[in-house]
Amino acid sequence: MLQENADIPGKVIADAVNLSTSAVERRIGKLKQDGIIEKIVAVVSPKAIDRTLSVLVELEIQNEHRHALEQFQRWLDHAPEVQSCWYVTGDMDYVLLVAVRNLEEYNAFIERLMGEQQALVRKYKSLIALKTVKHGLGLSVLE
Amino acid sequence: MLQENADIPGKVIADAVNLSTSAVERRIGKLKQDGIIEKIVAVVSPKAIDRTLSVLVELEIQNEHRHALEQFQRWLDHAPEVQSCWYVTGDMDYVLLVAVRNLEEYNAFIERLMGEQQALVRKYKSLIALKTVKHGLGLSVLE
DNA sequence: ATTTTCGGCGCGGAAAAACCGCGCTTGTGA
DNA sequence: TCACAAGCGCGGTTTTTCCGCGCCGAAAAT
Repeated sequence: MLQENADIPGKVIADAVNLSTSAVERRIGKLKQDGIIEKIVAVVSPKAIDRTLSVLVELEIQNEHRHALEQFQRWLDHAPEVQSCWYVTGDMDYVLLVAVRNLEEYNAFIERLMGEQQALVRKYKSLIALKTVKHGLGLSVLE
Repeated sequence: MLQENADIPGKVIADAVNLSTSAVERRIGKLKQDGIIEKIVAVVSPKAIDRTLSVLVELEIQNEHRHALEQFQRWLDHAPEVQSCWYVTGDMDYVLLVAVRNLEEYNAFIERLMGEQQALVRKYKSLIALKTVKHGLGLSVLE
């Protein structure tokens, strides 16, 4: 329930699962303490702040520069457009999930990337999201 | 601040931004009401519940079955392994982000997909995440 | 140039929620 | 059979949120 909405009083959950409020609160506290619940965060609407363009970017890295990956990953970490990033198997090396306002802003991002990291990136491919069918980090907790 | 941690009292934010608690609470209330803050959610740790294997799956759809995409998307929506899904430009049609326990479970997912949606999916490519460099839905709110 | 209006502030009291100690039940292992 | 530990519900206490009030300042109206 908290993965969908963590903004409800314990009482609501308590009623839903037939437990006392204090039992629910104790359990939630334990989940946080044990690190099952990593954090509680606000999800901001991409539409509301005009970041409706999502692009998946596949990057191929110059083999000669494999040593500089740490620095590259720090760069990505500080790039505000980058929501997620994976180092993956396959023809390409990295996949980035980028959220921007429009194609112009996306282009600016790519130019910044290719400018500041030109030695590292051999080539890239843009997979523009025509539709975001599902968007989340929710994990099924069952089984 | 709330995108990083929404589990703090208004007082803390108030002190950080030099505003009264009530002003902060009013502003947060407005952000929720206006839909800027879409929701507050608990983020559960993939490690803690053993879902450490992330895979990006690229799917190519049979052109003859383009009409059944709605039904396909509903299937994805209900698949607990699928965290996110985009319909994208390029050689492939869909990209899925899948979180599972291990390769065995990933294989089970793929077999379920190819079994139940075999008419739709022409082929797929698995990009296994060797490392998740960055993981989130956070949006920079600046500018 | 003065007045009105309106949005947003801080303050403080009321309502709601979270926290915590207590005694009790239940299931487990010696 | 008994001791123990985990976990429950029940209050009371503390913390947090909610909300009405009066006030201030900027912009619009006179």
